Amino acid sequence: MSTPPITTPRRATITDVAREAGTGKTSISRYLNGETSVLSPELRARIEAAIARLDYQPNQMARGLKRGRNRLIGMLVADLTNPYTVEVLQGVEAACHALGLMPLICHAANEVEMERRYLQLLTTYRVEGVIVNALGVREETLRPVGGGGIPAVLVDRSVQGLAADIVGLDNHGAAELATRHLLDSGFDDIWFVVQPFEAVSSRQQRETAFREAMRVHGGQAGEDKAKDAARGHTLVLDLADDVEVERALAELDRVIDANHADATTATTAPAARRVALFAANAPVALRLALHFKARHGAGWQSRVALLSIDDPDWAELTGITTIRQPTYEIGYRAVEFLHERIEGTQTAVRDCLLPGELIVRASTSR
Amino acid sequence: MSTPPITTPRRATITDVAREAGTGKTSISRYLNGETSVLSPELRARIEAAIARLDYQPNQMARGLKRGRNRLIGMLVADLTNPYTVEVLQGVEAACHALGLMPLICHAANEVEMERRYLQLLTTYRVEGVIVNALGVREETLRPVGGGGIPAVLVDRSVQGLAADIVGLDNHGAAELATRHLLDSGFDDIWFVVQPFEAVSSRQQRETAFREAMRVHGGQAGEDKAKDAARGHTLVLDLADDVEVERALAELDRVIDANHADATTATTAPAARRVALFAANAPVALRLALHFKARHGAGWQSRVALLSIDDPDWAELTGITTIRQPTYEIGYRAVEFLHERIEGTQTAVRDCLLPGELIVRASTSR
DNA sequence: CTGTTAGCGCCTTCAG
DNA sequence: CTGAAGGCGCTAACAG
Repeated sequence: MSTPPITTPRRATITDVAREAGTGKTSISRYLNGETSVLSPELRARIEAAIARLDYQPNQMARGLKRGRNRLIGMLVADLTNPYTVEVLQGVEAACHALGLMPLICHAANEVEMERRYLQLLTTYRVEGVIVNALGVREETLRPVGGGGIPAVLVDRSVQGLAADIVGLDNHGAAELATRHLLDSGFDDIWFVVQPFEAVSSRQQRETAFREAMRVHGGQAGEDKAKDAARGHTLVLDLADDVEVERALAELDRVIDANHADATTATTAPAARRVALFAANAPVALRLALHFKARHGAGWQSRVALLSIDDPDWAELTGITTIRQPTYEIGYRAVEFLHERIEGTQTAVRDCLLPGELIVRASTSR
Repeated sequence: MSTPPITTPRRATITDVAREAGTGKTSISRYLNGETSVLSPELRARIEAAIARLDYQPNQMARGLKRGRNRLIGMLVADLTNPYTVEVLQGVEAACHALGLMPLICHAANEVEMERRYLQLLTTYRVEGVIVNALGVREETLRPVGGGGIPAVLVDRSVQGLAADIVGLDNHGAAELATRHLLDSGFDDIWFVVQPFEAVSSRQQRETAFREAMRVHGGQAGEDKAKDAARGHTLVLDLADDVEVERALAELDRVIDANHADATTATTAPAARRVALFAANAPVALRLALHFKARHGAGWQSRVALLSIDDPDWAELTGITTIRQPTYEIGYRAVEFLHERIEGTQTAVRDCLLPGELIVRASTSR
C-alpha cells in the first residue's frame, strides 16, 4: 500500500515546467500550442521530459482566460428522460470530440426556470456557444446568447423571434408520411395526440402537417364506395397534469370502445374500421400504451393502432409503428453549425431539416 | 426589429463596473462575494446600479483561476443509453443545484478510451471533484483523481484498488431478493444473465449473491416431494458482440424449448416447471425480451419469466418483474459525499448501499 | 530559435 | 469602510 501524500500536491504549472526544463515559460507555451517547428529539437526534448516528470497538464481555465476562448460549449436540453434527447446528445458528443470542443450538458428537466438559470450560468462560464433544445425560453432570455452575445443553434424547436440556426426533423414531411401510412393502411379515424403546444414549434408543425395531410389525402372517397372521408382529430395530452390526462384518455376510450362495438356487432365483417393513434412523440406514445395495456391487457393492440414519432427501445418490443428521427445526425450537425458560427461565419440563418424514416410494425399492418 | 450590434459587444468586466460605479475593483469584488456588510449603503447602491446598467456577470473562469476553485465537478458516466444512468443524473443535478456546483457531464459511451480521455480532460479543466460511473478505468488512471489529486466518488461500481467513497445499490440484497422471489414463485430453473464481468464490480456482486441465494434457498427439497433442488445457471451475454449474443441466446432457446416440450407432453399437468431469466440489468433484459418477442411473438412471456434489476419505462408496459434502484437518491448522495470531500472531510472511505425495491408484475406471477 | 514583458478578469493581502 | 498593488496560469507581442 503506497500512502499518498496528505497534502494535496499542488499541480505543476507552466512556471514549474519552465524551471524544470531550464527555459522560459514562452517556450513551454509554444510547445503546448504545437508551434513545434520553432523549437530546437534539443529544447523540445528537455521540455517533453520536464512535462512528463512533473505530470504537467495545462490549465484550460487559465488558457481560456488569456486567449478569450475556452473550448467550452453549452448544451441545454429540455428533458433527458426523453430518449430523443440522449440520442441527440451522442451526436453532439461525437462532433465535439472531433472539433476539440467540450460540451457542458445542462438538464432543465422540463422546468422553464431551470432553463433560464442554466442559460445564465453558461454565459457566466463564458461558453463559446450554446446548443439549445428549448423548453420555454423566450427570445428575450436568449437575447444575450443568440443576438449580440454568444452564438446559438437550436435543436428541434425554434424560438419565437430569435434568428438562429436550427436543426431538427423535417416535421412536415414526417407527419405527412405517417398520416399517409395510416390512411393507406385503412385507418379512417385518426387521432393525433400531442402535449400542450405551448411554444414548442415542432409540436405545432407536426399537428399542422397532420391536419393538412388528412385534408388532402383523407378526403378522397376514392374507388372504394363504402369508404367515406377519413376523420382526423387532435387531442392534447398534458403529461404533467394527471387529471387532464385521465380526462383525455377517457375520451379516447369512448371512441375506441364505440368503434370496437361496431366492428363486433356488424353481421358482415366490414373492414373493421379501426381507429389509429398518432403520437407526436415517444413520451406521449408511452403514456398511451401504458393506459391501453392497463385497460385492455396485453392484447390492447387489437383495439387501437399506435404510431409514434420517435423510435424508443420499447417500440420494437411492443410492435408499434414509428418514425425514427436521425437523432445522431441532428446532434452532430448542430455542433458543426455552432462551430462555424464560433469561427465567425456570418451567413444568413440556416434551417437544417432532416428526414425521418418510417418503420412499419405490426401495430399498423393488417 | 431591433438590430443587434454586429460587433460582439465585449462583456463587461469588473474594471468596467468599477469605473461605471466610480470606485475601485476591490469594492466590486467584495460586493460579488457577499461581503455586503462592509460596504456603505451608498456605495452598494451605486455598485448595484452599475452592474445592472452594464448587465455585468462575473467571469467564473477568472474567479476560479484566482481562488483555486471553480465550482465545477465532473460526472463521468459509462452509458447514457442506460435509463439507470439518466435517472442517477437527475439526482446529481438536483444535488449540484442545491450545493452551488456545476456538473460537467461526460459520456464515455462504453468506450474505455473515451473514459480515459475525459478523465484527463476533466482534470485539465480543474474540476474540484469527480463522480465516476466507472467503465473500465483502472486504479492507475484514476490515481491523479482519487488519490493525491482531486476527490472522487464512485457510483454503482468500485474500482480495483482505489480507495474512494462509493454509493450504489445493495447488490447483494437486491439479487437475493430477486432470487428468493423467483424461487417462491415456483421457478426452479433460473438463469442469471449478465454482461461480461470485466471489472464491473456490481455485476460480480449480483452474480455472487444470486449463486449464494440459490445455494441457500434453492436446495431445500422442502415439503413438496416432487420438487427437487432448483437449478441456477449463469449466462454471459456480451451485448457488444452479435455473434456471441446469438450463441448465448441459442443456448437459452434450447433450455426453454425443452422445458416447454416437457410441460405440454406431460399427461398430468404438473406445476409446469417454467424457467425464469434473471437479467442483471435493463440493457440485458431488453435484449432478452427482444429476442423472445421475435422468436415466439407477443405471447413470449408464457414461455419464459423475466425479471430484471433496473426498472425501465417498458417494464410496466411489458409486464416484467423488476427491482427498482433508488437511482435519484444514488445520484444525490454521490454529490453530497463528493461535496464533503471537497470541503476537506478526511474520514475513512464510505460505502453507501441503498436497497432496491421489488416490483412484481405478471411475468413472474402465477 | 528563445526569453522578457505585459496583461486576461478576478481576488486578496495590506495599507489607508 | 475603501482602494492600490500583486498574482493565479497562461498567451502574445516584442525584442534579442
